[in-house]
Amino acid sequence: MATIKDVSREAGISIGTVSRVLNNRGYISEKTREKVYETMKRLNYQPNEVARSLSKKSSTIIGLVVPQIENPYFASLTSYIEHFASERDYQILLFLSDGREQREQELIEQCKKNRVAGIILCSGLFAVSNFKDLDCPLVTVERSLEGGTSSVECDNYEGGVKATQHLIEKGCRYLLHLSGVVGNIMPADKRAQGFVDTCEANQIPHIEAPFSEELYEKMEYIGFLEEIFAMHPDIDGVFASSDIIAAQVLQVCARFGKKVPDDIKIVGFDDIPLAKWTVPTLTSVRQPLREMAEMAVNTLISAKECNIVPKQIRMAVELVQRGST
Amino acid sequence: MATIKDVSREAGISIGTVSRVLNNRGYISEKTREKVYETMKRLNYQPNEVARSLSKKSSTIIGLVVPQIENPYFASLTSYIEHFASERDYQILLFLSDGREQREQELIEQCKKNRVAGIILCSGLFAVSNFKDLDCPLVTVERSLEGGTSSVECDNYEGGVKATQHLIEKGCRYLLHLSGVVGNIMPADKRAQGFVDTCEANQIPHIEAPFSEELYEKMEYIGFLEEIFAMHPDIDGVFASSDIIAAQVLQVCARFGKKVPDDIKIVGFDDIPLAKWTVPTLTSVRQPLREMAEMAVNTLISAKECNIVPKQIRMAVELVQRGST
DNA sequence: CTGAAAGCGCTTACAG
DNA sequence: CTGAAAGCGCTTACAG
Repeated sequence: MATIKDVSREAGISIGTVSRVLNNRGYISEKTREKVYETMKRLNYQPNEVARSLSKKSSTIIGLVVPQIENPYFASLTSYIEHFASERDYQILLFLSDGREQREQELIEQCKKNRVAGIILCSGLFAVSNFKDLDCPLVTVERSLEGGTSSVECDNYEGGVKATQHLIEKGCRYLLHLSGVVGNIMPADKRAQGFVDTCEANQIPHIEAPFSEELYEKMEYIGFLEEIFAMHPDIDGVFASSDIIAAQVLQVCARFGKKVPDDIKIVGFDDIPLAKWTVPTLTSVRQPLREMAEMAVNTLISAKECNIVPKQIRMAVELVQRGST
Repeated sequence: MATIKDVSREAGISIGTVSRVLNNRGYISEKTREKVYETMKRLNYQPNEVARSLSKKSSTIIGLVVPQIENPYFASLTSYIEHFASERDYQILLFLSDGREQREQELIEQCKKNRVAGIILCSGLFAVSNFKDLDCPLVTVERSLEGGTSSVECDNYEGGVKATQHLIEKGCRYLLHLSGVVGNIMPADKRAQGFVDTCEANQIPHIEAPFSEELYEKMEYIGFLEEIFAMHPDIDGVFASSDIIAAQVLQVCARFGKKVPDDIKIVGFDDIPLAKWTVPTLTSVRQPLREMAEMAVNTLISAKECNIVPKQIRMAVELVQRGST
C-alpha cells in the first residue's frame, strides 16, 4: 500500500506539503496541488488513518456499547447512530455488553485502549459511575449515569401517560402495566410512574408487573405472562414497556382465547418494525430513535471539539395507533 | 493518559524493556517484570492500541459490512461475530451498506484506510469482484464473491429441499415459494432450486414468486403477498425464503380468513427470534448462525496470520417445526 | 537480560 | 508557498 512517502517521492514534493494538500491546510499553489492529486490517484494512495490518529492524538472512531443487538430497539438505534456518524466521517466500533456489568467495564477499557473519539453507552440495567479517568466524551442513551458528558432520552413519563390515557379512552377499565426490570434505576422507569399517575387520576384499577433481569435478557416472557393472566383474568388493557413484550402478550391472549382488541387492548413501547408484523398490528409509543441517535452523535462530536454541550436532552414521544387498540 | 514513556521513567527502566514485558517477549528478569507491572498499575497505564497498530503494521480491528442491522438475521449474525471476535481480542468496526453497491465500495475503502485486520462482508444483493488491491483477508457470509479469501454459507439447497419435503409430508398439494430478489446471484438462490427439484420429484404443482429489491430493503411484503394470494387462492403450502416474509404471510392469511396451519401451512427460513413471537409460531429452516460466525472470524484471523484457509465453507441446516405447519 | 536507535506513516509548528 | 525536523506512542532487530 502506497504511503505518503511514496507520493512525496513520485511527485518530487516534500512530505509536509503532501500532507498539507491532503488536509487542505495552509497555502498551496494550484500547480503542486494538482501534481499531488494526480500522483495520489496514480498510486491509488489511501491515507493511513491509524498513523493520522496517532499523530493528531484524536481518532474518528466512536465506541458504541449496546447490551444486545438482537433486540430490535438497539438494532434500530445502532443503525441510526451508524448513519449519522458516517455522515460526519466517523466510524463505529461496536461492543455488545450482553447486559453484564463486568463486561461493560472491560469494553470501556477497550474503548480507552483504542483511543476512541468518544463513547455512546446505551440503556443498560445497572447504574455506572466509576468512569473517572475517561478522557473522552461519554454520551448515554436512555440511561441514567452520573459523571457522563451528556444524556439523551425520550420523555418516558409522557409516554406512560399517553399509552394509559389511550387505553382508558378506548374503554379499558382494569389495566396492567408490564414494567421494567426489578430494582434498577433507568429512565424507562418513569413510564411506570406515568401509568400509575394516569390510572389514579382517572380512578382506574390497575396492577404493575415488573420482571426479572433474566426474562429481559432472554426476551422470553410467555411463561411469566401466562401466570399473570391466569391470576388476573379480568384485565382488559395492557401497557407493555416494549413491543417485544407486547408481541408476546398477543400470543398469550391467543392461547387464553382473548380477542384483541375486542376483549383486551394492548399498547407497546418503542415502535420497532415488529409492531407492524404481528396479528393484529401493535399500537405503540414511538421513541424518536432517529432524532435521538442524531443528538447523541452530534453531542458527542461537539463535546470532543471542546464545545459546551447540554447535560441532558429529552425528546418527545408519540402514540402510533394500530390494530391492537 | 500515561504513556510507555511515563512508565519507563517512573520505573527507571528503558522503554524497550517495558515494551517487552508488555508483550511478554524475550527474557526479562522477574525483578524488572514486577517493577514494570507495579508501575503500570500505579499509573493506570493502558497501552495505546493505535500506536501499537502503526508500529506493528497490523491491527486487531475487523471491518464488518452488513446491509442492514435492523434485519434480525443480520443482527444475530453480527452479535455472534462480535462475540467470537471479542473472544480472540479483536474488535468490530461496523459498517451498514444499506444494500447500496456504491456505499459498499466506499465502506471497503474506509476499511482500507483504517488498516483493518480483515473484512467480513455479509450477504448483499449484488456480485462484487473488484477488490483488487485489498491487502487484507476478505471473508464473505452467505454471499457469492470472486476474489475473496473465503466464503461461508449454509447449505441453501438442502434447506429448500427440507422445507419443501416437510410441507409435502404435511399434506400440502399446491406450493408457493417466495424466493429471493430478481436477477441477483446469491447463495440463497439455491433454496429455490431445492424447492423446484423437490416439487418435481413429488409431482406437486408449484409456483415461484421472486420479488423486487425494493421490497427486500423495506422488509414490507404485504401488498405483494395480497396480490399473489388473490391470484392463487388454492395455495395450501408456502415456503418463504425468510422468516420476515413468513411472518407477513401469516398476516395476509389472517386477512384472507385462511387458518394456519389448517388451511395453509408455512415454512420460513433463518429461524430468527421473530419465528417464536408470531401467532402461530413459525416452522423455519435454521441456519447455524453461531457456527457460521465462528467460522468467519476464525478463518479471517487464520488467513491474516498467513495460514492457508478453505475457499468455501458450507454448513448444514436444520428444520425447526413449530405452529405454522 | 537490557538499552539505544531506527522505524511505523502521519501532522505541525518553524524557518525561509 | 514549501522544506526540514521533531514528535505521536509504540515495536523490534541489534549490540552489549
